[in-house]
Amino acid sequence: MEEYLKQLNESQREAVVYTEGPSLVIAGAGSGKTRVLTYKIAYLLQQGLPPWSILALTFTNKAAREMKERIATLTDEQTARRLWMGTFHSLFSRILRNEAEHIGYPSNFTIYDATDSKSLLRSIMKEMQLDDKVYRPGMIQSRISNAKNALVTWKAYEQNKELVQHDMDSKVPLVREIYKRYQNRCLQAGAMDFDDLLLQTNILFRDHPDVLEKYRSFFRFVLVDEYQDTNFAQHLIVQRLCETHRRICVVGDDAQSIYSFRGANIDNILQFKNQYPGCRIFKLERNYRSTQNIVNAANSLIHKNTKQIQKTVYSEKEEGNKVSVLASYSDYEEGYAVAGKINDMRMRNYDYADFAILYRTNAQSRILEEALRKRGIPYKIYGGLSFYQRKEVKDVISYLRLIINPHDEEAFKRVINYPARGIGETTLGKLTAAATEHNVSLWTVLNDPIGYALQINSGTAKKLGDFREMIAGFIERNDKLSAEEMASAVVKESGIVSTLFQDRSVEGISKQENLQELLKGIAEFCEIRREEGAEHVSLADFLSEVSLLTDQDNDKDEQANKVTMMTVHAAKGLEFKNVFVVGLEEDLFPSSMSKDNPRAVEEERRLFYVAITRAEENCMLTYAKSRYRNGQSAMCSPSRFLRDIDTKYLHMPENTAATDSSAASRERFERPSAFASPFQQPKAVERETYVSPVAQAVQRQSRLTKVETAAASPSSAPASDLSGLYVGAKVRHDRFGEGEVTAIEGDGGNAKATVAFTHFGQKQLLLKFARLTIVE
DNA sequence: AGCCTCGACGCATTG
DNA sequence: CGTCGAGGCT
Repeated sequence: MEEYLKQLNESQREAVVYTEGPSLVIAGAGSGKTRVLTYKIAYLLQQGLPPWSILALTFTNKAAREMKERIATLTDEQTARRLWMGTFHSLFSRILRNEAEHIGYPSNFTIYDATDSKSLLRSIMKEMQLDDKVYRPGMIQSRISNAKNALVTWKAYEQNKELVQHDMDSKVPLVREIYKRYQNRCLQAGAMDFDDLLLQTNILFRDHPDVLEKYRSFFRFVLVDEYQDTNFAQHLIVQRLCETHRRICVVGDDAQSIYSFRGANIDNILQFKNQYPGCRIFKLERNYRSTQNIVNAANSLIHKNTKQIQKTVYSEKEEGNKVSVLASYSDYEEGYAVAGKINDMRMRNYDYADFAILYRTNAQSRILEEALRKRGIPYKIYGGLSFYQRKEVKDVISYLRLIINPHDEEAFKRVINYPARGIGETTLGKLTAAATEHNVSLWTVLNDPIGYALQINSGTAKKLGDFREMIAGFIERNDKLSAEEMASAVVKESGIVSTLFQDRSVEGISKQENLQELLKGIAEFCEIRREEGAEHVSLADFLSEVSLLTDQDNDKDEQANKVTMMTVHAAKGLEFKNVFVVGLEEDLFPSSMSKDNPRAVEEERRLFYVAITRAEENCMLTYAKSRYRNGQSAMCSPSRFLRDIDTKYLHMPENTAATDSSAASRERFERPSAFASPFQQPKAVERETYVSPVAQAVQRQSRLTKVETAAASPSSAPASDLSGLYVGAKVRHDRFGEGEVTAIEGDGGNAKATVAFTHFGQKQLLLKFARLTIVE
């Protein structure tokens, strides 16, 4: 340990060895925060604390995993594994499962993701016959989420005059009723959403002092990473756990607080020293990551904010290059500029993996992607649809969820007719109605259709019975089988495999691959658990983890040599030699949502600070003078944040419009092309000529796909007498009248004919359906 | 029952 | 310009 301590600088070491009382570690960007946390934990272990008595809360699974790995190298794997280290959500869901009986939930409760809860809200609003244009699901969802993060239960909501009044004013007076029903239905289904995990933990601790006391004495030291990003619910959990022993250490950087939209409250960190009188404050101010110019530029930016803990981040690395600003005429040119710059810099001994392109919104990735592809630059995009959100994956997971908790309403609705088994909307409607009426789950109704007086014919009853049998059979076998055996039984016996494998289209193949990937993932999970000494790895074990995973947690080709593209939010905690921050324009960065709210602008500024401080050697900021938004190009002006940076750390080869609006400088951004007449929109022309080859390629590909689908699909439809159909034949259609066949593709059930109708133009018709008669 | 087209709406950011 | 949901068509 003495050896380890030597590897720390003075302030780091002080933060590590102080363990007597509460402490706050203000960790500037790149100041070795993770190092302090890991060494501190190692130090605590060495002082004799058993690993399971240390609670270390992080913000992402990834952070937890990396820290565990580092601690494992400092101590040993066994020890590292026994630490209570993970995200708030994953650790407290574990505790909630243990203590579920106290709060009226089953210990095998399902965790609804955002999609599940939105879908539940939709059905509730439908039942209440509310207009989803007035009651927008997303808006309702965020209202409920905010309430929960502030620990306002539905009962408290109902009684809160302010909230109710606010809903009246916004013309959505029934939010409280929706909230109530939503919570009721979740309980009915044995489900918690993400916010519940924190809310219910608080309820548990509030109402069961004995339980709280148990965990208080169990966790003898509590550490929290990224404390600036905690919301009220998280803050209170931590406070409850530490109130008596006050052995707590929180680490964070107020300058990097960027999650207020999900309830994070920067005051938690700003007020920490008042919450815990006598608390020691350690400041880590030496930045080991970036060159002086980058650090200084970032400092000059963040000093424009009013609310912050005073600190002076400095770098003792070389001065380095100045932060450069690049202006482009359009968003698409911006992409090209970035791609070009990457290629240039690659000549100077950089790998692709040394670059990151950071943007404010995911929507910006597309155009950049196109530019990189055109230049043959390999890239990897983080974010977007996560693996577990894909339909084919979620369908399988829904089966698994149903096996663990058959009352899970959202899972039930997803799979009752997948693969298609003739249980349609009408039947589901009857089930739901009965369930709502008797205040029971869909599964309960399904188990006693007669008792609940379901008005269905015998055919439907049989189908429902078969489905029930299947699920019940799975449930029965689940005791004996492992997660992977169960999963493979499910995909086979439910008919998912046979359904999916009939589809030979490109999309179909990719779905099959995803399914294989999922099964492989489950097998790996079992494998790891067994290596850790588990005898039986159950489906429940797997599910309780998977719902809290995100796509960031399974990056496969991490070591592949590719440019990284992600949002600034996603980049927090990472570092790259060279960083491009793109789209530095008003209404984009800072976002248009924040412009009227000074607090929000400050948060955007912190976000920009995070972006800049990801860079080790070179940081390049770009903006475009026009950008496609909502389908049309709009002019934009450079971000105010560019002016916040002290110009002595900036390099502006373009003598940019950010500071100079003279005609001479403006001219430079004007397109110098032959098209550029003041009367036309040069960009549009350019766009068209440029985009079309790509568009053509895409079209070509999708055409191919379609043909392939048609040709390769096995046919089950009986061959009709349309076998006599030929190109050039004259045909008649009930609705479109007469026409001439110009093409036929595919055969059997998927055969398609293109017919040029005399009055209706060209149509593609699926022969299976279109009742064509040959005229001659 | 499933596919496709049309129209509305929105651009945050995440566990 | 996307995507996503609703509704229409076969």
